[in-house]
Amino acid sequence: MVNKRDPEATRAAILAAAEDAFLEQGFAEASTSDIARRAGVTKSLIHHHFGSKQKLWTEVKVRRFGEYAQRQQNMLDQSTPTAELLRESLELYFRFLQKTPQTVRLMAWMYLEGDNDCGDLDRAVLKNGVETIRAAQEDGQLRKDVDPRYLLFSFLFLAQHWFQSREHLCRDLEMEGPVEDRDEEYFENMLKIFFEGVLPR
Amino acid sequence: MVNKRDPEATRAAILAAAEDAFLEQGFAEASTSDIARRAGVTKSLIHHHFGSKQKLWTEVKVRRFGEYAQRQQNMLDQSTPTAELLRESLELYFRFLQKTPQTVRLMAWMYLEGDNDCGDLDRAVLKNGVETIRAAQEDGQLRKDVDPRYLLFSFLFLAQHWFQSREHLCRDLEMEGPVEDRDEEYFENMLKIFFEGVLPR
DNA sequence: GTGTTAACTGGCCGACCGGTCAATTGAGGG
DNA sequence: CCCTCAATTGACCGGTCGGCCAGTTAACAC
Repeated sequence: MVNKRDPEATRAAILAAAEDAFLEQGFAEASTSDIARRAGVTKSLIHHHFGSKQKLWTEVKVRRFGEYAQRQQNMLDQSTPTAELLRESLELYFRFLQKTPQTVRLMAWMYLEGDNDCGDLDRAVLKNGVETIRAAQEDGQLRKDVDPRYLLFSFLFLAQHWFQSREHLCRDLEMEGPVEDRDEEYFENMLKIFFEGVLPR
Repeated sequence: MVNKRDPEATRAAILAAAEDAFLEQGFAEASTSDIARRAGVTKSLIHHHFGSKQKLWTEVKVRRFGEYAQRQQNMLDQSTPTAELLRESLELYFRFLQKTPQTVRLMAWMYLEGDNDCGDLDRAVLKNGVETIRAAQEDGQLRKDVDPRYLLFSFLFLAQHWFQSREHLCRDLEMEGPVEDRDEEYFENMLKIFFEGVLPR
């Protein structure tokens, strides 16, 4: 038998509802009343557990973004500096964004808000990534005349922005069929370009 | 001598103020009172000229996005299908986003809103771009084993997402100095990757 | 001059917002 | 058992929002 009172579960329910609402509608448009309704609790409970709407949003961001950074970390951990493992890391990253579209929305919101609450969470991961790439370059696995930082960025942008634009672009170009198929096609073509470029070899 | 009443100028003032407010704060957070204040008119005038806050936002989007599509069109018009001219088109696109960060913000808002008001505005331009690339491929200027649509996408993503993430990424990696220098560095490195790939040749 | 029309104003409305507060309730320790 | 304290509730607050409306004013056609 469960307790009639379970503050942990309540917090979790509020957080889940808040994540849904915030990522769907953004901070401004989401209302605490709506979040309370979704979570099946009263509005006052939100303030009791989290203090304010702003603190709740920060909590949501830190959690989600922390998970994102964690995934990135795992991705890099298992990647010794070879081109093949870079490919696998890229795939891991792509699949993660594919499975959790909330992540892409979160980062778009953070961009528009000029957010800096989560700035530090992925710093170490990024630096780690740069060093891995640098090692692969020195090992002759990757060309040495590109800055490893910008190489990493291109890598991230190609994966991330697809999920941000695919709906609009595929609609405009009348590319029909299930989204998953579009994802696969893009991924394959993007890999070719990223590794080998668009010029003929 | 100017008229005391100039509805055209009033409309323009409201539109300009609305664009600033909406792109800064988003649809929900921006208020009609604030827009009226910025434009130096009364709130009622906004409803008189545009009907509702929502219609005003749509008007702003259509205008901005239309200009964006126009720029894209110009970019492609002067680009006969050679690799060198593709490079110049990419630079034109990059410079345009660099000069008008509002464009990047607008597209982020549209993504988050699931916007479809502007869906058709750039359709022709996109198709045009795809055909240009296809022609370059058949001419042997670009490799033929990548889908021209996804090639175009990669092109767009690499330019666009930089302006969406550069602040966060450069802060995390402690890349200091003027933003313009970072833009140049990224642009050069990104070009290398896009054309030649990250693998050694 | 006069009438018509549209630009423009200020005041107002109901709805909803985030947040507060006093009161109630249940769980757990002594 | 009761005492304590946190979890929880619902009523309520001041403030802002988008939108409306009645009235005023300037331009213009005749």
